[in-house]
Amino acid sequence: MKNRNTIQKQVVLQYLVNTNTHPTALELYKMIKKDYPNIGQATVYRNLKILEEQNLINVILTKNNIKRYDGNIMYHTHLICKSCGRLIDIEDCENLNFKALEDRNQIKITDVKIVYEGICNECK
Amino acid sequence: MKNRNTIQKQVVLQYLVNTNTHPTALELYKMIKKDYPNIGQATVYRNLKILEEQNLINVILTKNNIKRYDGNIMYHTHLICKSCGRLIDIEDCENLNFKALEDRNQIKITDVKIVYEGICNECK
DNA sequence: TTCCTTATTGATAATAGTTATCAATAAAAT
DNA sequence: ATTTTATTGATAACTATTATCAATAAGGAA
Repeated sequence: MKNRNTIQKQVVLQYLVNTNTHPTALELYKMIKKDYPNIGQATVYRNLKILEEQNLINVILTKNNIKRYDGNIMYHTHLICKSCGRLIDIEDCENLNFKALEDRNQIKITDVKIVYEGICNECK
Repeated sequence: MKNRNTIQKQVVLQYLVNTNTHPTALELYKMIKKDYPNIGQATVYRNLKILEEQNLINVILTKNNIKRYDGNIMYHTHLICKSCGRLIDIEDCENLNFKALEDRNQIKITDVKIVYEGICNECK
């Protein structure tokens, strides 16, 4: 009976998948609020947390301790632009060699987050 | 006259360089407090922020929105162990090809943070 | 050294992102 | 239709970090 399929949960996921701006929880709440005025802020935070735990969405951590969310769970990396502050998707050129890292460090790797810092194509 | 060389600033950097546990600001404050009982919590937070801006220390962002600090500014990556929760240094096998990424995405890269998630060698 | 300017400190209040609480609601099994 | 209980929405609480400000001390000038 756990993990009920509420419309709120569906909406949070749907709105996140249909944007590429990597919104914060509050930004996403405001977007949804326009179409679903009754939705609560805590509900958005709660469902983002749940969706993340279920690996249905991605989280990117930023320096000001604000989480940004990404509905695209295909592996990719991000750039934080020091000029405009936006968080932007990067087209990767190669994948990391997990196997070599695991052997060398005697660890098990299940995931990796890569965030570049620099200047985006629009600001350059 | 800006950026005065206070003993508090020296101590914060020194204590951070001399540990490999990637402490939080609060943890570092408690460590320092034992030897310097008069130091203020805000002073530690403040100097960590300044030292980071001067690229004299590194910051690693964690999922619970707590910053962890690293006195080692040589390029290296980290693993967050899902079992013990510790943040551990990784011995890298190869470097990323910044040039290829910059050309492909029409961006300028100045820095990169890589955080692996998995199981550390002690927990494995 | 001594004086002077002002950046920095330490204590505390304020801020802000996120989580916990809880009565009301609604999903889904019976 | 009824029952159970996970989830919602409103709000309070929590917590990492930053801002405020009088007191202090770093570092330059005399």
